[in-house]
Amino acid sequence: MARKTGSYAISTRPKVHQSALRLFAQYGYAAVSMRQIAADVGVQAGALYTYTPDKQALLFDLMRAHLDELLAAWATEPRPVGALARLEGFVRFHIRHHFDRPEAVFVAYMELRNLTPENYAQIQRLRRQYEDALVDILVDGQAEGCLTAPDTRIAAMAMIAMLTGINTWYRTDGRLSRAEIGQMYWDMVQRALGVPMPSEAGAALTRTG
Amino acid sequence: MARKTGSYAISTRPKVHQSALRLFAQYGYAAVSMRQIAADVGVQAGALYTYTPDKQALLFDLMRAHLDELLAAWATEPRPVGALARLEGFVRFHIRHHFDRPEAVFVAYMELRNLTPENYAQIQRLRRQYEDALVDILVDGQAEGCLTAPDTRIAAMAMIAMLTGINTWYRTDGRLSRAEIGQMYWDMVQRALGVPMPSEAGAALTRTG
DNA sequence: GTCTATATGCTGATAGAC
DNA sequence: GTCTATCAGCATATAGAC
Repeated sequence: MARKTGSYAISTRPKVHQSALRLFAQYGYAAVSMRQIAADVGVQAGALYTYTPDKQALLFDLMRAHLDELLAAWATEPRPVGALARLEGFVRFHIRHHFDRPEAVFVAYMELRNLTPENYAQIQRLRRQYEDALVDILVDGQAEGCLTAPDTRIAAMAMIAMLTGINTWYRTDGRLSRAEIGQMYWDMVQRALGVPMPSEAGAALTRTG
Repeated sequence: MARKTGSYAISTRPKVHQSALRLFAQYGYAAVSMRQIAADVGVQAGALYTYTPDKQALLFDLMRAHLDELLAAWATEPRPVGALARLEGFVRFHIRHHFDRPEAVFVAYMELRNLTPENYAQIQRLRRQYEDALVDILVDGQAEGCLTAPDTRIAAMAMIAMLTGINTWYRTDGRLSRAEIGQMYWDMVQRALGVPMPSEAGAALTRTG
C-alpha cells in the first residue's frame, strides 16, 4: 500500500493530457475550450492552470512529448547491418508506432499552424530529426548500391507522407490486418526505391517484357 | 463599357471567398472570425451575411467548389489509350492541379472535421469520386498487365497521399523546379507499381542481380 | 489542488436605417 | 448591398477562499 489518497486513480496531470489530446484530435485545438477539457477531466476550468500556464503550452507539450517519444523509440530500435535491413526496420517501425498513436500523430501534424513561432520552430526541428534518420538510411543505401533514389530528401518526404497517410483511412475493423498493410507498404517502398525484389521482380517484368 | 458601378473592382462575393480561403488556410476555420474575414474583404461583419447564411456554409462552399473544380478539370483531361498513359496523365494532372491551388487543397483536407455531418458526407463523396478515378486506372493496368498493385484501393490512397504531400514542403523558391519534382514523383509511382522502366530497370536490377 | 467568482474581451448572428 | 448597433453567450485567464 502506497499513498492513501489517489491510490486507485491516476493523478490529474496525465488526465489533463489525455483529455486535451483526445479533444484536440477530434475537434481541433482552436475549437476546443479549456472548459471542455476541464469537464472531460472532471474538474473546473480554473484547476487546469495548476498543470499548464496556458492553452498554448498544453498544445506544445502534447506535440513535443509525441515527437520526443517517437525519436526515443526509434533510437532503441535495433540497427541491423546493411542499409536495406535498416530501411525495412524504419518502415515497419514507422507504421507500427503510428498505428498505435493515431491521436498524437494527428494533432502533431494538423495543429502545426496553431503553434507560436518559437514553438513551431522547435517542433519542426524534431520532425526534421526524424526525417533525417530516414535520409541517412537512403544515403547509405545509395552508397551500397542496393536502392535508387534520384533525391534522398524528396524520397524520404514522399515515403513518410505515404506511410503516415495510412492513419487517415485505417480502421481496426477494416478488411485488412495491420500485418497485411505493413507488408503492402513495405513492398511499395521497396519498389519505389528500385530495390530488386527476388520474389516478384521477375514475374512483374516477364509479364510485359 | 459595361456597368458604371464596380467596373474596375471585382464584386464582393468572390472577395469573400478569396479572403475566407486565405484566412482559413493560414489560421484554421475555428480560429478565424467573421470579423477578420470582413476586415480582409473591406466591409463590416454584417455585410458578409448577404453572401452566406452562416460561417459553416462558407467553409462548405469553399470545399465543394474546390472538389467540383478538381473533378471537372480531370474530366476534361485527354484520355489516352492504354492504362499506363492514363496513369501518367493522372499523376501529372494531380501534381499540376495541386501545385496551383495550395490553399484550397490545404483547407479541403485540414478542415474536414469542422464540417457538419451532412456536409462532411457530401465532401467525402466527392473525394471518393476522385480516388475512384485513380482506382479505375489501376484496375485497367492490372488487367493489361502493365502494373502490379496487390490492392488497388490501397495503392490509390498511398499514391494520393504521397503526391498531395508535395504541397506540405514545396516552395516556389526551392532548389527543385516543378518539372523536376513531377518527374521524380512519376518515376517513384511507376516503380512503386512495378511498372517496367526501360531506361532504368535493367541498370537497377543488374546492379545486384 | 480544487473550488467559486469574476475581469475583460471576442464570438456568430440579427434588426433596421440608409 | 452595406452600415451601425446590439443581443446573448462563451472565450482565456486570474484571484482568493478553503
